[in-house]
Amino acid sequence: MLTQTAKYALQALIHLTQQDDDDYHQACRIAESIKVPANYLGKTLQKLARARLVDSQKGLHGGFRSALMPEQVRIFDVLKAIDALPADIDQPCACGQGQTSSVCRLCARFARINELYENFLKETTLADLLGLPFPTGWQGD
Amino acid sequence: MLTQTAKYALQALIHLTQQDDDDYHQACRIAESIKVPANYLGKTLQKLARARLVDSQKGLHGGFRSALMPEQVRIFDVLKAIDALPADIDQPCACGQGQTSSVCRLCARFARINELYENFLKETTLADLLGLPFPTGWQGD
DNA sequence: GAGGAATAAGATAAGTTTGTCTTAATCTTT
DNA sequence: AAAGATTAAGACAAACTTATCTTATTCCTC
Repeated sequence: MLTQTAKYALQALIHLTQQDDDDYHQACRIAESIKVPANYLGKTLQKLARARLVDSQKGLHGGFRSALMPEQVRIFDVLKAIDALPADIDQPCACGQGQTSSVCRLCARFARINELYENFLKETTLADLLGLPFPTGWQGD
Repeated sequence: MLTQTAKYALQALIHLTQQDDDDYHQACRIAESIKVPANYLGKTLQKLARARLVDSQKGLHGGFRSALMPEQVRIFDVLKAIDALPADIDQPCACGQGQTSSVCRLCARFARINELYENFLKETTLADLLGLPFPTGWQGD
């Protein structure tokens, strides 16, 4: 269900969320911690930075840090940021025949499970993945 | 959720199931009907034949025909036959870290939706996709 | 048994995803 | 302002999926 890149991104975000300091963390150190290819993770973190899911900082003591509260980051947003949303999500017809789900028997049947999956992606946040309590003083949004 | 090849395979099977004769149908004709690449569909049909989901017949008046009742063919079996089962299905851990779902926070959360998807693949048959009534005289299995 | 018609099978190619490497740009520290 | 450290960016490469093409192989018909 998840591409390799999506798994890297989610794991990196989980790792960053678990850091309780506000420091920037080097891409290669993060990669080492979660055991994924360092250079490739760098590119993935860039995409997350462009989507404002993480802050990036060049230069000495630079790196990446999470930009948002974990309960603000939906899995859906992460996948969107790295262009890894399943093609069937938000598409008229999964079978590629240019039909709509209501017309295509195949897609009509798949629509229900697709909807379940999309809801899962939109309702689950990094905080859910972590099982973290809300930070002290956090009021929700 | 479905690979391109999986969509081709399902559509071809649906097409074959809809033929009410017992004749063999040429791969290129089927491809034409469902508008997919002819040569590639041929290879996909071969895989389905190896898995005994369709019968194949060489020579004049040869081709492919469905080998089973539509309610005997689970989507799961089709995907398995063409090697298109999502990697996460039946895997210990979706994140590729060699952990198990119970240990990995990411996978623990994905386990539920993965299970829903797998059940869908195992419970849905070609007959469901077609909405066909059971054939006359059919008693179930 | 010969010829025609179709699949079977394998080589090849194109496209996408994943991964690596090198160079440029930028920031901090001194 | 210079030096060092680090991300940013793009070229490049490997692997996998998708697609095409060519050549067997097999079967039916005559």
